[in-house]
Parts: sequence; structure tokens; C-alpha cells
Amino acid sequence: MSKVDHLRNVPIFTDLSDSDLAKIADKMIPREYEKGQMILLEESQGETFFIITGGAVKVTRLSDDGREVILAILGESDFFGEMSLLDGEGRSANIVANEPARMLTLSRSDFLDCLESYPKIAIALLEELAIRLRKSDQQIESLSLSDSEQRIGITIVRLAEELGTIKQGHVTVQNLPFQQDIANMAGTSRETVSRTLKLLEDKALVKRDNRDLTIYNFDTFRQAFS
Amino acid sequence: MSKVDHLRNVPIFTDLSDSDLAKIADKMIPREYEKGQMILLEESQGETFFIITGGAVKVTRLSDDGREVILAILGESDFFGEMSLLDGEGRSANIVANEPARMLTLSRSDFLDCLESYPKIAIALLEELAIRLRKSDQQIESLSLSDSEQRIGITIVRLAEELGTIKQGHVTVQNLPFQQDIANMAGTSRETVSRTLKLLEDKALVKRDNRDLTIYNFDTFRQAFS
DNA sequence: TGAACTCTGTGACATTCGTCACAACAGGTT
DNA sequence: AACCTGTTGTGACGAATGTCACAGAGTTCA
Repeated sequence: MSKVDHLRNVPIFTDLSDSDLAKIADKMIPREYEKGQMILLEESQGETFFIITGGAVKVTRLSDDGREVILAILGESDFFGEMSLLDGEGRSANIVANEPARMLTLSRSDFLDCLESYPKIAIALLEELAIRLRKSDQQIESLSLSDSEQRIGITIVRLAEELGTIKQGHVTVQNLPFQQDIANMAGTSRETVSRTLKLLEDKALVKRDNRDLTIYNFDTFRQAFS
Repeated sequence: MSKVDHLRNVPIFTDLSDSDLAKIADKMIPREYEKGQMILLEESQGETFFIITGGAVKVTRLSDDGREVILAILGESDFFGEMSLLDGEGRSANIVANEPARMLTLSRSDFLDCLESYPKIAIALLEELAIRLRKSDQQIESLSLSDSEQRIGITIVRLAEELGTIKQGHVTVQNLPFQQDIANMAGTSRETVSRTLKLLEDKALVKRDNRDLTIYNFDTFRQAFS
């Protein structure tokens, strides 16, 4: 798959013509990362924009005592790095490759040039940030009001929407993240995730085997947790 | 103060010339709201962009059982309503006037025209959304990792930065929001806020009289809670 | 001045959930 | 197989904090 093909799948670039895409693609540099490799450190200045062309990364924040919060898990055609390019602040989050991952990168100045030259990109990016803000607000609500079972349920919905595949009416997440990661997304402990998953299985809402999780009735499931 | 004067104070318009500002100002319609009045309902379609020219509003989400989460308190020169204009989704939050408030409003189509015509606005808006996203991420972290005292401390920092005034080295927040509102911002209960404020006062970190709260040493205070 | 509200302070209690401890299990390597 | 490492399951316990109940202050309005 060519660079341009990858770009076409990215929401903020969909409105552009092939020739414009090609111009941008020319400026992008491919990079590869191994599983577990740090892609961006919290402290460093943000100077690069990244588009994921393969694999997955997790976006985290770390507290002083080393506990981590997972803000998002991003996969193919997602992008990141735009935040500190936009407001000039340092990074607010760490990015780690969750599995072997490939990226296309764009330098700060090329990225800002794009925004100036193609207002459509700026508007599409606004849209994307609005969506993310919305999700953040939802998560703040759920962390504030819900108990751990609810929060874990919502987290599973998020994961299913991001990573799941639909097969004869029910959604399957293959290769579910570790319980520790789910806990760090849901703002709870690993043990509570373990117990809650068992609970959900007892209630016949989900089925697990190995690293796969199947949600029997996704719509009612989502209904129940939001 | 004229419309244009108000607009000049709004971050996303600062880069514009007076004549451009005047053109935009012409399209804006002033509105007034009483204390407690609903400005936007969660369910309604978003069709308007608002700039606050006086007073203050709170941005909230409500759960089914009526508990509320306060996502932000906005004051003069802040704006809202852009989210659902951008991504076309319905409102994600309610907006209520916290005190008598005045606004300038812009219709959906005029707002989008502005973005197309003045790329600088789009870029400044991107910056603003990036800042908000950053704050949301911080709050998600704090809700996930911190205990109630920390969260209340952080909430007080937020309030002080938004509403506080500096007087001979220490910051005073006049007219502190009710404990119930602080609780809804910090994701805790009203009673815990009451006890924690007393605790902070016992530790000689803050002083209260009536509705005013003074933070003796703002820098160390902020340090301690983030 | 009272009366009616709204907000705040505080004790008692119940519950959720994080933490610790350890066992069971899986996958990979020798 | 035996071993190691990383992951998951589960019981026991205690601390943090939400909830309930009510008293005391402070405000508003007649």
C-alpha cells in the first residue's frame, strides 16, 4: 500500500485530491517501532506529527509514583502528536508501541504549512478534536459518577468500537488488552477487572476464550453501560 | 463596551483586524440570561455559537438519576457551542447560567463561514481545543489516580486560575462556588468537600471568610496538588 | 422580625474497592 | 520435562469515602 493510500484513509485527509495527497505524502517520512518502544516521552518538546499505518500504540500519562492512566489505544489510520504542535506546550502524554508499529511522520513546519494551505484539513482536524473532547467528557462523567463495574463496561465498549469485529450479530475483540491495561483505562485495579469480567461472563453478557472476548448483544450491552 | 471590543478579548479572534472583527460583530446577536436559566439542553441540536460578554455559566453533564458533573465554569471572553457545530453531533453537555449572563451569538452557517474565510480563526480554535483536551486529560488522570483531597485541591487550583485575583502575593477567589458545585467538579461528595476545606484550613494552606477563599502561597499550593 | 430556604458542618455507619498474598495457569526456552 | 516469566483468579482485610441524619449559619423575602 502506498503512502497516498494510507493517507486517504485518515479522516483529516479524506477531502483532498490525489495530487494534493501526493504532495503531502512526499514530505512524510516512514518510521518503525518495536513492541514496547517509547515513541514520545512526556517531557520532550513536540516537533512531529504521526500517522499510524500499522500496529497499535497506547497513549498514557504517568504519575510520579509510576502508576499509569491509559487515555486511548490508537490503531491504523489514527494519528497523534498534533496537540503540542498546535498549542506549543510540551507533550502531555507518553506514547508507547503496544505491538510492532509503523508510522508516517511530518515535521512541525510541514504540518503547520498544511493547515495554512488546506483549510479543509484544519476544519477536519477541528472535527476530530471535537470528537475526542466529547469522548473525554464522557469519560470524566463516568469516572465521576459510575462504580467500577460500569466503568469497566464502558471501557469494553470503547475497546470493542476501536478494535472489535462483527461476526453474525455479535462483536468480538480479538487479542483483548491485558487486564492491567483495562484497569488503567477504567481507573480501577487489575483485580477488580478480573472479578468484574467473571461477573459479566456469569451474567452471560460476554464470553471469553483465551485472549478473545465476545459480546453477545452489543447494542444492549452498550445501552446498559452508558 | 462595543461588540468589537468584546470580540478582541476572545483568544480565537485576537489575530484579526478591526475591520474583519466589525464584519463578524455585525452578524452576532446579543442575548441575556437570568441566573439558573438553561442556555443549552443536552438533547437539542447545536445550531449556535456563543461568546460570553458578562457573567458566568457552568458546563455540565447529567446522569439519568440526576447527579451532575461540572466539566467547566466559563466566564467573560470564554466561548462555547462550537463542538456540535464542528462534528454535527448533538450537544454533549448542558449549559446553565450560574449568574445573570450576557452573550453574543453566531448562527451555525455564519460560524462555519468564518472558519472558511479566516484560516487564522480555525488555527486559533485548534489551539484552544488542544488546550481543553489537555485539561481534560489531566482531569481524567486525577480522577483515576488521586484521592479526594488531591482532587479537591486540583479543583481549587482550576477555580483560582479561572476566577482568582492576586493580591500582595496570595490568590483570592471571591465568591467561591458552593461546596456542592466543587464536589461535582472534583467527582466527590459535598460532605467530603466540607471536611477537606476545613483540613486545608487547619494545615494553614488556605483561609476562608464567608464566600471568599484565599490561598496563601499559590505556587507551592499548586505544586502540592499536581 | 420572623419564616422559609439554602448552604455548611459533623457524627455514625455501611460499603466499595484497593492492596496484599499467594495459587493457578499459559507460553516460551533450554 | 523442568523452568522461568508474565498473566490471571481469589480470598482476606482495612481504609477511604459515600450516604444518611440532623444541627447550626447565613440569606432572602414578606
